[in-house]
Amino acid sequence: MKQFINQMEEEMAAAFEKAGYDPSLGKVTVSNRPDLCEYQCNGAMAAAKKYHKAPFVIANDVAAALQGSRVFGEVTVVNPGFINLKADADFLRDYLVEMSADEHLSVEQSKEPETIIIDYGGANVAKPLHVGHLRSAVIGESIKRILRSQGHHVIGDVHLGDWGLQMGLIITELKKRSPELVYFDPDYQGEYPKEAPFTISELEEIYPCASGRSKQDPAYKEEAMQATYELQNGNRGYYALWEHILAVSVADLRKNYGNLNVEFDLWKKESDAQPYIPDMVEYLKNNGYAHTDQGALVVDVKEENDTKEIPPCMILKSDGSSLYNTTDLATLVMRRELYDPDEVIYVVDKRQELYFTQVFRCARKTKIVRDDTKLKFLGFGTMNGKDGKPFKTREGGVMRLEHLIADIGEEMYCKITENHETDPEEAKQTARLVALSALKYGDLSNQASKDYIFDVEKFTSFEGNTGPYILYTIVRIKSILAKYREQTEENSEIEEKIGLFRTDSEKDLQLLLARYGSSIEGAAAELAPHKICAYIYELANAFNHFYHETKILAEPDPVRKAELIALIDLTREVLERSIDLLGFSAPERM
RNA sequence: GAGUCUGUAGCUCAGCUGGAUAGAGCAACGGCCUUCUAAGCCGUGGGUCGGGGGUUCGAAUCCCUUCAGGCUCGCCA
Repeated sequence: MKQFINQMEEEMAAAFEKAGYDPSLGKVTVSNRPDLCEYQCNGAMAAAKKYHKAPFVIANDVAAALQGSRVFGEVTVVNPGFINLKADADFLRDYLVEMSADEHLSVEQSKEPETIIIDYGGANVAKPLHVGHLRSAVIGESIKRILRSQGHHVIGDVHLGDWGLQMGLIITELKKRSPELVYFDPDYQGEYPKEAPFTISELEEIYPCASGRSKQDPAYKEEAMQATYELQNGNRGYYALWEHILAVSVADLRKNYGNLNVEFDLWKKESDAQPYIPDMVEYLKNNGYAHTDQGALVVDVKEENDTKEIPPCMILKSDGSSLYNTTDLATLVMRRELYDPDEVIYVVDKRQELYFTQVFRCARKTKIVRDDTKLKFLGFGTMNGKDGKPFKTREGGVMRLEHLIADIGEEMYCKITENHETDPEEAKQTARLVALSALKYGDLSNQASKDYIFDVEKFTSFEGNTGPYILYTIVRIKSILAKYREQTEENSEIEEKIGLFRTDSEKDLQLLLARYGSSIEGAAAELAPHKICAYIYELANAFNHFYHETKILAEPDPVRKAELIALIDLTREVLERSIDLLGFSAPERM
């Protein structure tokens, strides 16, 4: 359905035209002076120069053309030429009634849905998720849900790192520890066991150990590189081990991402792109895109108006082996073949921006992607500790994601149990939801591209602009709704339908609800989840203000009561859909 | 060195496609629970929007310059 503000804008554009001015001047924005008006149009001032007229005169012409408008309840012209607007109460009520009945809650569905792949998560096999992985997962998941809400076909891909030296290192370390394993017997011809010879916790210990040793001992590193090479070139035993490592690791990652409410549609891996590399390299060579420079195969990606030197995109190292670039390009080849996306979005640390500039230019220049395929880099900033340096544990180590979640969950559990007497099992579930909201909202309410301070105390205190505040607001509404349903089970013939506002706080709430669709669309257009956070925070504030002024269950008039119920139910629906787009949900009680 | 991002209240952040008096939260202080969850609500104090110039009727927002900090700059990912 057509957005509230867009309907206003159409009306305004028509008025400009009717008064003899360019309709495109009729832009309507939310007022920055809520004491004066709800919406405003500044087009008269922009028009002044073009038409050599005083802005005040133009504004008055437009206001005259707006007489009898269905959408505006009040139009006032203020010097030097502001057109101050108030929505018509019936128009507002009608819009909200229509919105309540709309299955997408007024969010307009894309007329030409696109296939969009989102590359996020950034996990590596055999390495536990740590706080550094949090942002990619949280932001990527939200972007996925936001774009999906617009009707696009969105595919989330974890794009697992599973093909580098890390695998050789693990195999080497395993060989040192258990040389008797059948995987290391070159003469073995039979089937390999189905059970992995290690658990996830062993695996997580093996990798850092191997990584440490390889830095100390060049011979060890050499061995690991050799193992990597053999793995990639058909050593059966190593390949079987790799499959075990992958299976054990992926199971663990699924669990951890699941705890974060992050779900990938695809669990593609770097190794899946490897088969595409030889043909791609041939293609790049044969079509004259790639040339050899200092022994390496590269594609130039400089452009004329670059403000600085952009290094060429390297396809093969001077020793002929492939690298990250190669895999990423081959992944694009694969994605085109399998999914033919209209757009690919990478949710990656912003320090990789230059690197992705090279990859994108290379893919475009060499026609690995279609000319009209959009490639977007959504870089996020670093999560810092209170000291402004990258976030560490108290001991100075890397904080594992599951520990972080558990810590915050415990804090929440304490808070819940000290507030109310609750069933321990329910309290545990609630604590999990609240903790997740604190973590995700804390991240998403900041602009993705900026570094931000991750302050555990702030996130567990959950006062003010936090996820738990939003959840608390939802829970309050649910509580009233539940009581209302209990009370009115028998005489349910009264229709719950939003009515005309009667108080300022009710009007403010209605106006904010009417902004839902455009807020979501704005967030989608800019890939900016923090705009949704800002919106629901404002909405929650408006609701809480309204809540303190309006006694709903005590309302004597059943019709009015049903109107209020409809209003808060829509508020709940908007809040719940919004937090779903952010990737978390609300409990029934807290 | 080059490029790029950031600099807004004591702290953490919005606002940046130019508009009216720059907004929140935390922290500080003062009120509000016999009435739908006080994880809440209401109120008070706190800002030369890093500095300087420019464009404009109008600049936190656009341009230039300068200072401070972060990050990046071909065989890592």
